[in-house]
Amino acid sequence: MPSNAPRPSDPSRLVSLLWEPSDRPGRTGLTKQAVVENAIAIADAEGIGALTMRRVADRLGVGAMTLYTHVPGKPELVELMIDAVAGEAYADGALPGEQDGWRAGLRHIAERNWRHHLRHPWTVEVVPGRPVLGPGVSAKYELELAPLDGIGLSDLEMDQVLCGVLALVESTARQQVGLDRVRAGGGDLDWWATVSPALARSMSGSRFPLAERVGAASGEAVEAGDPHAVMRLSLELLLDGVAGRLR
Amino acid sequence: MPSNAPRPSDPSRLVSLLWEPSDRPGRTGLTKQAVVENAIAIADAEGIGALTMRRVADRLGVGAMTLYTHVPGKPELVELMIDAVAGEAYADGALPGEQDGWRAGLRHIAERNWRHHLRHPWTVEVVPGRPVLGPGVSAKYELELAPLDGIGLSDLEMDQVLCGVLALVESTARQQVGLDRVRAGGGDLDWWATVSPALARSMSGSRFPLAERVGAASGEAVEAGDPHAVMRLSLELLLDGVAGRLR
DNA sequence: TCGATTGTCCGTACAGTGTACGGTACAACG
DNA sequence: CGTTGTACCGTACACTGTACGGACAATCGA
Repeated sequence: MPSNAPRPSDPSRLVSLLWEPSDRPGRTGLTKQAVVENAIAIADAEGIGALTMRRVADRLGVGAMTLYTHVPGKPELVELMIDAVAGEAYADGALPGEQDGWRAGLRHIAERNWRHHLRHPWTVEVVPGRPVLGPGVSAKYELELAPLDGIGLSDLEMDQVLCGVLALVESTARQQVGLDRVRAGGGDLDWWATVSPALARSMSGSRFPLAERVGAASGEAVEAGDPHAVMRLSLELLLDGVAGRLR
Repeated sequence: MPSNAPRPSDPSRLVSLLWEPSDRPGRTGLTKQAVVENAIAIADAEGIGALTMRRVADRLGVGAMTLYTHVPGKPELVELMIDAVAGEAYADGALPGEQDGWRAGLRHIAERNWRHHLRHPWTVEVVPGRPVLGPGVSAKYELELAPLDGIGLSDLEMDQVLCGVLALVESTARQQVGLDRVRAGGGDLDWWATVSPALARSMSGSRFPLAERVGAASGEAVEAGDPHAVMRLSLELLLDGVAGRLR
């Protein structure tokens, strides 16, 4: 992005872009929706780094610059993508508010968000800015607040507990995505086998007794433990904490 | 990154790179350490997106390709950067293991990591792959395990609780960094003022009663709440949960 | 003291990026 | 049948990471 003075990116324009469903197909039948869907397909398969205006255009059989009549620019395209996939999270009808109690509701939220991040790994790659105030994100927020409503939390606490759970899931999913990526990238199934001798040679002298003992317990040797297990344990601890405050 | 087949990136080479302090200055006095330090300075000030091999080289007064005799490539440079800053986290001597009890220890860890991420915002921008097994990261891990040792947790639980706390901090810090970024970027102090009318117009019809009520409570209107507050509350809840398991 | 070798330095080149600009061509309207 | 608006897009620009090969300095063996 060589533009030294980046485009201003009008926020209210983005809001109408997010909510406007009326997207008349142009001469070639191209719609904003099609642009967003194809961008999501690329990012899902190869990560946000592979998402390129030219590649989206190629998939759609149009010139690169044509995209700019449907979408203001790449950052806005990414926000549209975020809102679009947010709408899918509870599309199958198993809503958080319908679970058996607030604990089950929050567990459901955590698992759904985990799946969501793994299905769309680029969602943990983009650094969030302002919240994306589109229909998908709004509906998701509404559904996820439901299990927390009326159990004795203030409105502020409801928001903060939900945010805490989502933060936990996002960060652990991020690690999982990174791990999947390096594993898929090269034949480093033997990563530890190749690293271990060099590490032992280098570390001789400096000693990390706790790190070695605990690292060994966590997964095979020093390799990072399962992020999903971390997420589930931390979630249960957090839920225990919530239960304590309700009593 | 136009190389369709990315460099293999030998992991054991990286390990020796991480641990080797012997970095003979070349003809121009350039060292690996200097490369890493200047890269950190750029990324600290302008984010990982502004970190460019040419910019690092310019700061050092050498040609771009010269960097490649000290560092295998950009990904490896980033890993070196991560290990280098990890070493600073407890450089002032206030160690987690010296705090008054495991709760205070974990709180100290959380606050130090929060500060760490805000000081080096790019640490929440890079997607982690394999753990960076350098001296800085290893020492940090060792220090952070200390308050959890001997309080009744298994080795695996120690690792998972620590990871959970760090995950919470990372994700909330990420949000804070994003918020800081957009606030610094443009004069959108009036972001909500400009977005609000367009949003009200767009949302007419679809109704999100919970989202509106709770969103209003969380910060000014629908704006996202304070990430640091989310982190602290969630941390306390998580610590309550840990306390429950110990009893 | 003199090659030979080794490792540091770097100019050039290539394939790729987001998007500003200006032009073309088609659909709808008067 | 103009005229107009807008969808489309070719070209250009400044920028990226790094492969390649050459130039220079220092060190070593004889």
